[in-house]
Amino acid sequence: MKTNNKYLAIYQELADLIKQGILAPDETIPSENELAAKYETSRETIRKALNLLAQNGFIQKVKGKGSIVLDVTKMSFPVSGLVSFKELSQNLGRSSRTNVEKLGLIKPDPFIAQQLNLSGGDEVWEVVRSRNIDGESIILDKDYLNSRFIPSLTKEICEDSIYRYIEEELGLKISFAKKEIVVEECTEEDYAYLDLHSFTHIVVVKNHVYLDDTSLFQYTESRHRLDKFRFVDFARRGH
Amino acid sequence: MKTNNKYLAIYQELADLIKQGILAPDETIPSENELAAKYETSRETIRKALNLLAQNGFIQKVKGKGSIVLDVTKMSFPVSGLVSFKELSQNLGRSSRTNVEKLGLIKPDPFIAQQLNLSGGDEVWEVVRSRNIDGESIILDKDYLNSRFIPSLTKEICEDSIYRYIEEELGLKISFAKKEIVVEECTEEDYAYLDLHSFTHIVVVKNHVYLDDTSLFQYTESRHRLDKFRFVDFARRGH
DNA sequence: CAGTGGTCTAGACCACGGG
DNA sequence: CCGTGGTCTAGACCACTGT
Repeated sequence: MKTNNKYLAIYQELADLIKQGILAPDETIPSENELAAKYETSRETIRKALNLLAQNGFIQKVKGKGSIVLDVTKMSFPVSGLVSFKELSQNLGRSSRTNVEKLGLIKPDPFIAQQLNLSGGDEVWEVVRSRNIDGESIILDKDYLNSRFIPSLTKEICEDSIYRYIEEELGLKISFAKKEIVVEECTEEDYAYLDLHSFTHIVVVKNHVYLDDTSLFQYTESRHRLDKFRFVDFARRGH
Repeated sequence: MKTNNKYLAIYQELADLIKQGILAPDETIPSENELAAKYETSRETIRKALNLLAQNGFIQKVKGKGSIVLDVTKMSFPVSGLVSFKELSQNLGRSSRTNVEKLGLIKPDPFIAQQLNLSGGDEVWEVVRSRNIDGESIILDKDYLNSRFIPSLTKEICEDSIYRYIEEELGLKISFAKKEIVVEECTEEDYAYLDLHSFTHIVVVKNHVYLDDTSLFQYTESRHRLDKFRFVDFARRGH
């Protein structure tokens, strides 16, 4: 990443210290004034970094006391946030393989057109991939991408990481997503591509993904076998 | 809420304008300088309010352009965040009823003791409640509360809202939670208290809930019938 | 009391977008 | 070019915690 930003660099450094256990749970990190002196910066800049740490569950700030390190070992971040399968499996180091089952430019059916807010005859990339982990196909990812933003797409890109291609090759900035998790009955497609055993239902994570300028470019369904699904999140109360 | 805070008051005011549609999706809100003038405050204070709006999915800030209002109609009411069932059902206005199936002070079994980090002979409040919505029992909430923090608990409190009691009567500050969503096989208890039809599995939302000072005071399992479960979230990429 | 984090200020410089 | 948001600063006052 770019280290133009002091507060991001400080955030990363402290986050790494916590992940490595050098700053241990229940300890307090140095005070904001001490950190400001150490990093030769202003207190507000330190506070930006600490607020990021608090948002992401690394620390808890307590008025009058200090900032306490939280136990982050349990979290190992799965489907939370906005992360591609490639990035996920890398973080976990599990042996995984991706099979591209379908890839093509299609005229979207009414459901997909609605999900992507398409009006005219815009075409859409349809990508269907199965994810094989430890020898079993347990996730089916169905992606629909607006061709206005993604002009071309190859099997190689889909086997690697579509997000990497979009961000690094096309220079687009993926910014946010509206995510929905529900359970549905398995479809013929699920039975065809996944090792479903006797399961009759499947967890579906639906994502509407937006770029920096608020344009909607992707609708995704990530379909997980019931017994292999896990979602972890850190939530703060209030505002 | 207390309106001691300028930036929180400004956040609330703008969030309300967006929820009411007075600031409509795809429009830009006034610039930071304009808002600073209007509210007679500094730009940094305005930025705090706008950053909160961005975090919570109300706006998207675009450098060089302005802050664009996002469509928030789809989002309303998540199981996201840290919200009690009472608060949730109020926001949705569905007819709902709570049945207290169990309530008592118990010696925790090893699993619960471990979830709550209990060492000695600390006792724990066990509360089991079923949630009836539109005539069907579809959610089973199992709560375990450390009696060190919650000395007493009554059926009336459990029928209303435990969180309301803890925050308003006891004056404790519920601060954050680690949340996990998985799917499990139904237990005898699920069959006993819920209208499960032919479902064999159930969505379980497990929460470890912490107070302001990072003390763990509650472990909760919220068990949802597959077809009635829905989780919505707003996620930003990166950091 | 001294030290902590929480809020707020008035100003500065930068990178970006659009006319 | 000007206006936008992004970063950073140095200082102030407050509320809260501990001793």
